[in-house]
Amino acid sequence: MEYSIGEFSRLTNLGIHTLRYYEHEGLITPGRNSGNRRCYSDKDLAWIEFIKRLKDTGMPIKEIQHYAKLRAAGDPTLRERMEMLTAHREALNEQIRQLQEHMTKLDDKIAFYRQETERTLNNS
Amino acid sequence: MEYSIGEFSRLTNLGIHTLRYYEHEGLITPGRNSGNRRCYSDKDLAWIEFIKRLKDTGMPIKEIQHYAKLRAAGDPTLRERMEMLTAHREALNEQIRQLQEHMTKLDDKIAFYRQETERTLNNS
DNA sequence: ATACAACGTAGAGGAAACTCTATGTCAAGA
DNA sequence: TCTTGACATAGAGTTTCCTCTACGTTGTAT
Repeated sequence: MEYSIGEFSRLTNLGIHTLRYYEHEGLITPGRNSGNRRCYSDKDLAWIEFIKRLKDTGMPIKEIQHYAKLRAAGDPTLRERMEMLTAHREALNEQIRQLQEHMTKLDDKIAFYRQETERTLNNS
Repeated sequence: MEYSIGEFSRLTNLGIHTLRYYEHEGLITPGRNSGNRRCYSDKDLAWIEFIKRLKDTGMPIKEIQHYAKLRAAGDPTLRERMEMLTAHREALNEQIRQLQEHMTKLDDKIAFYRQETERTLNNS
């Protein structure tokens, strides 16, 4: 299947402007039809979902841009791409670890607040 | 103990400019000494560490600002603050859950890459 | 007394990631 | 044929969160 930018925007939940911005930044390169209109493929769909995953895990656009360039260069860059992904995996792991630590501290704080709330109730 | 902005900056790892910005936004209100210089207390230190925790878990400055206002209003706002924290706790929980999901998908991708790398090695 | 670093305020500048505006083209339905 | 709506480009504007500049003041070591 092929999609116009409008259809693709709905499929991906990524405003038309954002899609054009991503293209401008070299993250995605949809085909063009006779009238110079963008036509996105199912492969583009899978790719943009992956881009979203990288973004949602904190990878900046610049780095995704680099990854996209490697991807466009094909098989010879497989190793480097895998290295990027494993490095990112480690960063993500650390990110989750830290958030879990924050979570326990936040729970401590909430427990403290619960005590305080009771105390002020007793005083009133 | 009391600290000048320079000392406090070193203690918190938060550039002088950032500290003044936080003050401007009402996140923190250090005392002033005779010469109108800021003097931060150990309480300010604990508070700024908590602010950092909220920030690092994705709470925007505006919301921290609101929390800070409630905090400044004292005991009558205990309940509302606790509600904010429990809501934030839930958001954080969801955030961690999603990151873990991203992690497994990323692992799948990496496994796929490992296969591909082997395939291209065999072909060369 | 004077130099000098650290401080003060007000406001400009910057990076990241969009988001929108202006203006023009083109294909299809009334 | 005419209008309408989705598309095109180029570039300006927005938001968030800092970060820096300009310029004046103050406290302390020499």
